[in-house]
Amino acid sequence: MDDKFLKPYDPKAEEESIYSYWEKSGFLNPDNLPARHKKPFSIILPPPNVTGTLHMGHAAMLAIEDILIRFKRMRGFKTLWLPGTDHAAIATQTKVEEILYKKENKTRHDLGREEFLKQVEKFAKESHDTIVGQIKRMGSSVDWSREAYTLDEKRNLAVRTAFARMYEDGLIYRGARIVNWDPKLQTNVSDIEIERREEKAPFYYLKYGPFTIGTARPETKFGDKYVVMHPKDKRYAKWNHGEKIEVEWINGKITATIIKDSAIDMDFGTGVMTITPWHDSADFEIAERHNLDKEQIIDLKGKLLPVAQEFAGTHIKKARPLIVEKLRSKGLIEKIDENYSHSVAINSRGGGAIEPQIMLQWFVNVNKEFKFPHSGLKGIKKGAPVTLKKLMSHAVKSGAIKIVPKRFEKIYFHWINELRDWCISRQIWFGHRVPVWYMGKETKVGEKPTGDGWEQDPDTLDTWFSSGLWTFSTLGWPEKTADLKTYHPTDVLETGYDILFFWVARMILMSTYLLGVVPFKNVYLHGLVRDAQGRKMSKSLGNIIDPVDMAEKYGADATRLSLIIGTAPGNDSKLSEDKIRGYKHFANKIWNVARFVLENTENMPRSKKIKLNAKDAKIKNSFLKLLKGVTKDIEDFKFYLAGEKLYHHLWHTFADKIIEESKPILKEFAESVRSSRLALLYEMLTLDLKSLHPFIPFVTEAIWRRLPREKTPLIIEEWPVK
RNA sequence: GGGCGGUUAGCUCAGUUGGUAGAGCAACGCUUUUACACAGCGAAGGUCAGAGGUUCAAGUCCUCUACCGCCCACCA
Repeated sequence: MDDKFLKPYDPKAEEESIYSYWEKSGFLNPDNLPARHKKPFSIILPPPNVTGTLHMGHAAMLAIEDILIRFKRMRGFKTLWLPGTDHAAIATQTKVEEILYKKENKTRHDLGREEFLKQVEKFAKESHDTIVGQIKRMGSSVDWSREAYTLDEKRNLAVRTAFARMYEDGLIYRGARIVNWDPKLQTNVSDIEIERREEKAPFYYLKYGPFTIGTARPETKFGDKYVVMHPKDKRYAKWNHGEKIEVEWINGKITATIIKDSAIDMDFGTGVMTITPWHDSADFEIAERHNLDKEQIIDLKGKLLPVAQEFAGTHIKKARPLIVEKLRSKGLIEKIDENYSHSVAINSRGGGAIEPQIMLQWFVNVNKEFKFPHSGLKGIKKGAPVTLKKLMSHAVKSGAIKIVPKRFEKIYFHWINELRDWCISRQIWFGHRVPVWYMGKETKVGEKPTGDGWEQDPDTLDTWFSSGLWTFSTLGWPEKTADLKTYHPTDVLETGYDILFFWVARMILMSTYLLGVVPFKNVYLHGLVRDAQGRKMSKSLGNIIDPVDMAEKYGADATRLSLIIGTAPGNDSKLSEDKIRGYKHFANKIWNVARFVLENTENMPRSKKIKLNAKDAKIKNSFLKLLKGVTKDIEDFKFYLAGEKLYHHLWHTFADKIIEESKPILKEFAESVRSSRLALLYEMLTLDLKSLHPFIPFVTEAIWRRLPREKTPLIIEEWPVK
């Protein structure tokens, strides 16, 4: 027996060498697996953003996926887990801009596009290397030979190809539409990137000719020349749609037009409002319906334009009190409600308050009907009329994709129903440049045209556009590769519920549209990992528990187990250092169980197979029965249950009962009873190691390597039950 | 405004199709018996948020209420 067993298990001394043992074995690459591994099983790793380091959420994701992968590998599947990283356009760019500003007091404009991008790429490369190290540290059995990056050559080609196809089918269009402009980050963002915050703000009742209108934003009201009311509002029945009136307004007399529109809520304020179509999406839609003029009031920096006359050039924040003062002096303020509260739109990507603007941008049309060009999607025939929206909901409704936990299916459908066109262009520099070239009135889409004089669109694509292609761009699409044929659709997508709309939905859109198949058969959603008090982990709270720190202190196995047991799919979980420490004890327990078994079985004959007596066979069978349940639990994505059962069995059945009961047997009983018992102990140990391997791969492999009878690495051992 | 969760032992959470309430951790008592004190043995701990209903039987199904949390929304 190895002397190491005489001391407590030291994860730090084992884990690194065991990971390189797996790497060297070649078995992380499915091409190298033994012949019994025929049926493919694939998971594409949700690519971490190259914005720094991995957090506990990533560690949870890696743990869950590694359990599935190791389980399937042991069950004889040709198992592929493909890793990669995401350039995360806006997040990474913002991060580098922050660093640049802090260190050198410079903005990206001081450096220029080319030089700035060099710096971002350098940062991304460093993050990437850190992340790769962290993924390995957690014991993730990914196939590094297939590693991908959303911004590498192959993925670039996939992005250009996808864009061009969608453009040709009329599903991508360029249009002047109202978008969510962030004056702070100087880019627009899509609807789902917006967060809303409750804010208390004074609500002004202003005299607008014969009407009283309500507004929380008097600084936008200069150009308001349409006054809108509900067509059925009796209070305003005497006014007719289209009627013109003269009103005294902020900067003098203007001609206002009466508009009747049922979007008006008669119960809100006075039931009358004026509209600012350039800076409010609801107003924009009213203006579109009635073909009204739209005028820009605020520029992209947040300053008032000449329409504001004396206030032109003033930032809206500074202008508001001045404008209110002017309104007051003109007697146009009827009253002010100081207790008004409404929600303000904020750019969730670390940006500022959203100031809607009408801009020429690229959109994905989710409602346009087109003929489905594929035949691989159950329930939709080739040539049938579909929309992207329909494809997205059909994939889940038809059962082709199952979401765990199921309640998220409802949430998904709800979201699809409300879905509007997806704005995919951004005014940032880091990312996939929009693959469109202009020369005069000519436009080319897809690949760079030959010849001089072509100008590429300056914008970049929403980072989720390339992530949407991830399940198949990583497998070589648009080339018709063997990998694509073998591993797509993938089996499971495991990710956080917080990116169900951002990512999962977009992957379904892209895969069904471009390939005519679902991107994955199952979606498993995990929750947020919170601190012991249930708060989000954040730098500012100082409550971050770092997965690598924990792996160093208690071992990667303990860290993994702490993220699995006691957590249900789709639910947030609470994590404390104590919990992780507890599972370190568990790793030590197995270690000592192994020591006991090895000490006693050392002299057992190695070649001959010993038949178990009836009592011992019964013990073994009841464990096999438990393992059947565990197998089903894993198949059903109930990892917490499987982990707990195995934990309980090893500790309270094998160690506390079977081993304790074996001590007198080994001392006093007849030779035949003793040899059967020894064989049982050894078999139970190997069964425990095999079944626990997906959960705590390091310590199980560390013990396995020291078993005198076992030669194959545990990572490709056969799972003990069918 | 719409939707979705949660409320079970001190803490964290399980509880599958209704059938005598479970685990881990913590706390308590005893035990250093050569696998392990990162341990063992033992005991303790719960009107399953509240009210009503269905049922022979409800933590589990239905209705309502309270509190906590999340998501969505064009509250001018």
